[in-house]
Amino acid sequence: MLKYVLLGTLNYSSMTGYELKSFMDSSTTYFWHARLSQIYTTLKNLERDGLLKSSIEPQEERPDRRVYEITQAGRDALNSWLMEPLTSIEPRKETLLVKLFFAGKLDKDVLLAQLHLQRQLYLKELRSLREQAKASIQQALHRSPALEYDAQMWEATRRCGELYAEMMITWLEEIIAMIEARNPDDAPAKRGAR
Amino acid sequence: MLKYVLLGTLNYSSMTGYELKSFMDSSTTYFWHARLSQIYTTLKNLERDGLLKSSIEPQEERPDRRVYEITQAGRDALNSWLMEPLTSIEPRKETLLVKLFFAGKLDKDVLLAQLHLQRQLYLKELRSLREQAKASIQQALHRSPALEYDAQMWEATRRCGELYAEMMITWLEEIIAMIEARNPDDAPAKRGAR
DNA sequence: ATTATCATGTAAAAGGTTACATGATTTG
DNA sequence: CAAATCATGTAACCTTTTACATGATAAT
Repeated sequence: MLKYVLLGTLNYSSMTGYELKSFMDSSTTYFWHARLSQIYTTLKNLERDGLLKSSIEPQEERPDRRVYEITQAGRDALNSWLMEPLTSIEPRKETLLVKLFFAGKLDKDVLLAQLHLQRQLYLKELRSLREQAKASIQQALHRSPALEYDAQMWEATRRCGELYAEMMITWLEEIIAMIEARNPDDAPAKRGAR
Repeated sequence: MLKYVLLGTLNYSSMTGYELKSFMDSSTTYFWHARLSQIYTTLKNLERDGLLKSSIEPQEERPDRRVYEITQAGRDALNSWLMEPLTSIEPRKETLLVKLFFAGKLDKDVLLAQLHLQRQLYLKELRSLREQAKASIQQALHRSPALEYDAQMWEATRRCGELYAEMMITWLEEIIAMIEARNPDDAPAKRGAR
């Protein structure tokens, strides 16, 4: 999958591994991320398979830049992947839900603290999606007005991230309320009265 | 992470690898899944590390059952993991969004077909979460009424899956409408008039 | 002074998938 | 008669993470 993120990005313009990393960090990070080390090894494999080619731009005082460019074979591989439908939904992997599922015996306050923290983190993510992410799409479209439909797709993925964060916040508030409603008789203990 | 799903499940009752797989398929599958082969190797590693122990129940006509049981060390590892907070949000990995992000130049009808298919799949998942998943939690609680808080947590994870599926359906309908609204002048081409 | 940015990679380990190997019994 | 269920595992492979290795320049 990282393979197609790299092909798709290099289909817009040639870049180094380092630039691909920062591009991903500012755009795909809400639905796909990768470490630099993985990007470098995947680029090497894609070049070996003929989907990319690279050239060296010498530099002084810092490592030479290796700029990757997509080949025709790369464009073909990308397009045929984009055309084939996904016939199942992506299985989720949510560590938070694993914890929660087994947290029936966990201390109420320990659990609530964890849920409040997650809520804070999703609020922060939501702000970032509504501000930075939105602005950077507008900026990119402004630079290349021909990419109108592309920008529409970027906005759609941003919007999915936004709805997701909103959903998680709603859900967290729902279960925080549910857990707070447990054992109303125990509440005075919080005041240190016993 | 699979490690903690196995410890958490075996903390309810001892089971074989095969039974753990079917338990996961009927309960954690909306937020964590694994193949049998991975379950078997992970169980072996957990036993090597002293968090589980196994015993053989001989059977005729089919392979002996290897039943795993959690140890005190296993319970301790589970509890200390449950207590420690998650300090960041889970990075998502959504193949569908990767496709969409790079689909700006993709044929409108090819794209719409893919989005309609995904919508169908999420509708099916939503039905399953509202029917099977809900019923199986009620059933488990009925068998062991002492697990009231546990059942509350199971319901919370089910509910998250439900909200997620609803959100994805909303989002898919939103972008389907957006793409259908593209280029209204091209619509007559569909009738084969040109 | 420390941190961020630019810039490259390799190696080992962990996590996860796919394929292989076996085989009786039950259900549709 | 085919598929699902029960029941175990191993081996090869792919993906991803973590750690190692280097080092100048610019910003805070």
